[in-house]
Amino acid sequence: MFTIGQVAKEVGLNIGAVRFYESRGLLEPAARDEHNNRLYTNQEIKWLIFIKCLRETGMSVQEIKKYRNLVNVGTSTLPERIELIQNQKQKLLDEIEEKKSQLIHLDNKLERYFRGENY
Amino acid sequence: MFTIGQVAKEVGLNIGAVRFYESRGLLEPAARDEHNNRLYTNQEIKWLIFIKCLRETGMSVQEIKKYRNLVNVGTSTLPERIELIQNQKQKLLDEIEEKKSQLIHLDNKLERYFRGENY
DNA sequence: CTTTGACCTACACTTAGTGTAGCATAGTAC
DNA sequence: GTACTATGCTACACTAAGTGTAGGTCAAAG
Repeated sequence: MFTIGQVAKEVGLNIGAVRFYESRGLLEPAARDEHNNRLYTNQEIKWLIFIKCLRETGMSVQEIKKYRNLVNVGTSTLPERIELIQNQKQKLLDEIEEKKSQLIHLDNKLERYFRGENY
Repeated sequence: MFTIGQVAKEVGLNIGAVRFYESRGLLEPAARDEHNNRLYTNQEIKWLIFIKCLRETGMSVQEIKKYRNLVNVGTSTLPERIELIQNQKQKLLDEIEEKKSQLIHLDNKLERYFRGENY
């Protein structure tokens, strides 16, 4: 069993973030030792790494919570999980396109301002 | 002179957003009519459109405030304004790269989970 | 015996607005 | 004259995903 400090360091998260994920239901309420300090198993560390991975793709905490609930139900929910992932992928693709068009904004529209106008 | 509702509609912003920009110093405190309602000139509408444009490129309100301050100082600050814009452009480029690598996260790392592991 | 380090809870703060409550005012319909 | 609707005002609460801080507990180390 590991303390929250060890877990946070291992996973690469802020201690506060780990507690935050617990408060949002992404993690089960942690077991506690005799001093009320949180204790984590290897299993929970793995799940936390997975959460971090999903967060790094930009998936919201709420979506990850949904994902977590599906995992809890069992393998029958695999199609729905795949859908969540695919949605996230589409969201990323959309965001990339948006950023690219913002870039064109900067390259065109703003340079027009620089050449002819006041701002 | 135009009311805040007209301006918001014209520019394509929420009325609250216009007031918010004023509260953050992006806009000078608006002139008021005899009922304390805000009044805007064509000039101010143009500036607001420009603000919107910068916001659409993802520039923060704080950065736009800096930009505004530079405009107020005069044309001597053109190099600094160009620097702000270039910084913003670089930030966008970085974000696009980040999103792309998040996409690879989804395509590789997560599909590995789907094939072999539990989540 | 006291200090250091790790943990606890609860709360405030951040961004860029949006939404709401409670108010005033003006124009229109009856 | 009055009711309704639209528009505006201020001030406040709320959002996401944490981070940072205050104030407290506990054990080990010097």
